[in-house]
Amino acid sequence: MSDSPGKAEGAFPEFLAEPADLVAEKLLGCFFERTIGQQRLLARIVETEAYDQDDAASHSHRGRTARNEVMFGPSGRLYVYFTYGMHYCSNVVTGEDGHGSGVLIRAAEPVEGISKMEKLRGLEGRNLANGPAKLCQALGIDLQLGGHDLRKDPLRLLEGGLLPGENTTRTTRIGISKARHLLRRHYITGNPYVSRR
DNA sequence: GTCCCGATCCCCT
DNA sequence: GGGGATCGGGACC
Repeated sequence: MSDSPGKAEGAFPEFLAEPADLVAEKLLGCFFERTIGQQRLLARIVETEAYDQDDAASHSHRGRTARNEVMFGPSGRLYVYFTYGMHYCSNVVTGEDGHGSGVLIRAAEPVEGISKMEKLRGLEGRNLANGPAKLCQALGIDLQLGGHDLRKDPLRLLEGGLLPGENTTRTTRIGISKARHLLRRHYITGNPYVSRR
């Protein structure tokens, strides 16, 4: 890649306590910085989905359980869940403490440590993190990082933004059966690392 | 306790 | 475009 994918500011985002829809949009262009041993992995978020307790499609909709507890806690933590018997997905917890909300990170553009991501995925090419479970696999995220504070190693969320000429849009979400009409999926228009469908 | 299904991905066709 | 893999949570008995 010769084009610059934007700069990681290094700062932790200040807006995570805002409602999930706002956060979902603002997280576009931000980064995950994952440290595995001596290896630094950097990925730029390009696709997100908002969920909260008033949303029938959300894990938090039916109230607190041991599984979704993290969603109800303070913003800035990671909610990881296991699904389909073999996949993990990551959410950034958002909103006020006590409100069950979060943003599913659906896709990211690999920026640094790409060969390590390829090893973790067991694949090469462009499909490293263009899906929520692929992204977790590429960054080595599983339930051990459930509840992790994203201000700290080994997984940090870093502020970032859109490049000149980039735009975002929102559509209905992917793979849900309830609340299908809500426009809570956000992505960077035309970005090749957004998931297909 | 039992049953059903899912915020998915990969491979084959 | 379709099916299989694989298992924890939640609904219901």
